[in-house]
Amino acid sequence: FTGADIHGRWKRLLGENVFEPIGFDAFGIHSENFALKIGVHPMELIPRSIANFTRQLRRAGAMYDWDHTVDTTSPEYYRWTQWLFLQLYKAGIAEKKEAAVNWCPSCMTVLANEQVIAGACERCGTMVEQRLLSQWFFRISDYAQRLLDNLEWIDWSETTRKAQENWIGRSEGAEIRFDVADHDGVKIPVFTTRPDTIFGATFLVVAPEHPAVAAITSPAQRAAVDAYIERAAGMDLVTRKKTDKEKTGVFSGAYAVNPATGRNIPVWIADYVLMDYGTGAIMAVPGHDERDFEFARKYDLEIVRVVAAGGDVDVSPLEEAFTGDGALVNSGKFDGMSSTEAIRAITGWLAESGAAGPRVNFRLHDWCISRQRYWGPPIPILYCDSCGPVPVPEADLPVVLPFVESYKPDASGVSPLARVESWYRTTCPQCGGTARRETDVSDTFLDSAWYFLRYPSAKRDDVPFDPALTEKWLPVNMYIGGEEHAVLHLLYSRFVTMVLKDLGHVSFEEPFTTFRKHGLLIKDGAKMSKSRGNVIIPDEYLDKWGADTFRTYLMFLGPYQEGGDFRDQGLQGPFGFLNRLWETVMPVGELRDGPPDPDVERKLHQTIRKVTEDIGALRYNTAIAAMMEYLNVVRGGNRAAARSEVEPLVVLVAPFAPHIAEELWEQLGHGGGIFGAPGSSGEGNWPAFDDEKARVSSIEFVVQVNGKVRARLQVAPGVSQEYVHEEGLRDENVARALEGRHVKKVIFVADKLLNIVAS
RNA sequence: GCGAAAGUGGCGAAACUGGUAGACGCGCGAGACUUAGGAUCUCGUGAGCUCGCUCGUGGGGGUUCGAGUCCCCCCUUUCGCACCA
Repeated sequence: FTGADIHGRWKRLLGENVFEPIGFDAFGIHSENFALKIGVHPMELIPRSIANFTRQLRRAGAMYDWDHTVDTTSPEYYRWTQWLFLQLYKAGIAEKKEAAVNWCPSCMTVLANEQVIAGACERCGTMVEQRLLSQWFFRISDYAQRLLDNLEWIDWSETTRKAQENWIGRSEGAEIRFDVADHDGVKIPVFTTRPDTIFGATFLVVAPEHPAVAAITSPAQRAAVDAYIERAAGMDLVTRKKTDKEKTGVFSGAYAVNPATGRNIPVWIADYVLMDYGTGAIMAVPGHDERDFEFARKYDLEIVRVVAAGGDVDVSPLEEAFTGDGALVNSGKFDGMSSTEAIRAITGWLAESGAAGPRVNFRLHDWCISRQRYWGPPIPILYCDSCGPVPVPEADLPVVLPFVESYKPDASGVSPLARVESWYRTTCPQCGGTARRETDVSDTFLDSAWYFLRYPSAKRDDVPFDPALTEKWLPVNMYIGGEEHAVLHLLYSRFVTMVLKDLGHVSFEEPFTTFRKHGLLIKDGAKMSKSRGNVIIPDEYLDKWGADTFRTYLMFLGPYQEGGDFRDQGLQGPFGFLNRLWETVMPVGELRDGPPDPDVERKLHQTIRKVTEDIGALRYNTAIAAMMEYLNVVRGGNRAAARSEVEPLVVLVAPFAPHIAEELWEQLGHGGGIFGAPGSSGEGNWPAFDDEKARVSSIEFVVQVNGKVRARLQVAPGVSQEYVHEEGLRDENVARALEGRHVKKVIFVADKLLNIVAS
């Protein structure tokens, strides 16, 4: 957070009114698991942790607005998280559905797809299984195209935008509907990005969970199919999704009609086709898809080439799948057409008979927000015996999470709250009959998907966010966060903001106009993380070096946006720098009055320019290096420093080392504080630079012979080619290098170099 | 496999659109002040040698008067995703 604070403090010094809030999002599996591990109830543990974090953040000298903090675990906050759920519910964006979900057998809860890392639970690393549960989902996939489109114009780190783009996973293609032979009315739609290869579709593959399976399976194949499905269902998602696993499948006994060729092709069932992507069924084109090829080889299915590689009309049998583009062959009237042309032409042709249509598919799945755990905001829904699901009236919010002594989850698949009858038994607000509360809580990512809206209105208990305050402060101008939020938090926040815009609650649809990621700290050759245990304890460093040195070092150790290597020894540099700064300015009485020394003044303006540009671009490490250089110039030579030389430096250093800067500022006789009064906007203390004064009177000019440096000349800027050429030839090294050669060419780069090309 | 980023001294790292490689700092060496120094200050510090040059930015090619920077091929590392049809 130090880098964000430096940016905020800098803006304040520029005279801007800066709102820099901080808050605590302590709901969720992570906190709950930790509470279970150390045996302290989260309701006791979380306030303790928040108090400790607050103490550390204050010590580190961040200028947060402590009057506007949020704590997502407090009823005053989650009341509005529940309100948000109700808005989505009323808009039809929240819906309950039965679905195969990712189940972590260790955490005993459902995980969003985004929380499953390579098949394992993001939190505990346990392999995730699939389970069929009734869950609340947000229809984020309805927003996929907008979430993708806006990435074009929001000012975000490129890598983060790319990550979101990949996660949304748009792919363009066609939906082709296959009739099943001898099963009137049964159609199997497939999604494909390669409709041009339809003539090569020699079989169909459907996922084991595909709804058509039961209807089309032939009596003869029934037993084999049932066995296969049972095996697939029992398999955990990891094993199932392993790409290097040998493909397995079973013939359904049914045939589909290829709408292009009119031929009957077998329908197979295989678990390499996933129910949750596309339509859960594919047309297999073994000639031009590696997975289909492998499958066809194994089960001895027909492989037809329909795309010729290269320019030749190649109809040779395939030894491996050819997945590139080429000219169509064995494709009737489309022979000779290029793949790209054929995609449009064939889709159009099939559309005439109603067998196909263009389709865009997204990888993004709906967001499952139900968690069968204790430590989260209860989902504000009641189930009435006669009315069915009923939203809790907004006036009755919050639905307070009760204190439960034993909140440990079990394998039942229901929340620990389902064990608290006194809590979940209630009456229906519509009919007064008996009702039961929803006993699942919501995903922590929902808490953090709207917290930025809450900050300005944190003191308001009548609205989730005040329209005027929201209009004044949002969207967030500068959001700095870790790359770990690239798809989860950032995508959900964008989605929630879009929904709120559509529902008329806010006027903007992107919450963070600028996002910059910060890098990770490396310690002892690995990234610093709690799980590795190679974290540092800030208190120890604050004790030993002080907040100013600690902050400055963190920004100096490497490029902010890439992170860097945290080494204890490295603190010495910034420590020495700040000490020398202190000694140069103090005692103030010995400072010289009057204008800066001309050489120092030039360096000063160069430094102000560099530091200003660097901080704006988050290049903190080079900004600090520039200040060090300047201080070395001020201290160089046998002369007392002038007040006019050091005073601007005190301001430049202030975002990094606010305590020393504030103290020196006061010692220099200024009142009111270096950063100005909080909330004020107007003239800041940041020094202005003068390009004229930064201009150098003499530069080092390089004379090369055949690209090698032979002489360096001190010249005035704007020097002519003739002059440096003449002076260069006078240099003995240049003369020696040119001996016995004749000059072919001379390259002149103004104020930089002269290259004499000779052979 | 796909996507993203990166490989520069003993170390952390600089180098804007191709134009003096190694700024700044750590560490190290020498010296000063010191009873002492893990304090402070000054100077030095990429490698090699015949002391003027030669070689040096993961490896190999190329473009160019000139390449850390651009192009092609390869190697390595990190991160994200992964049977996405």
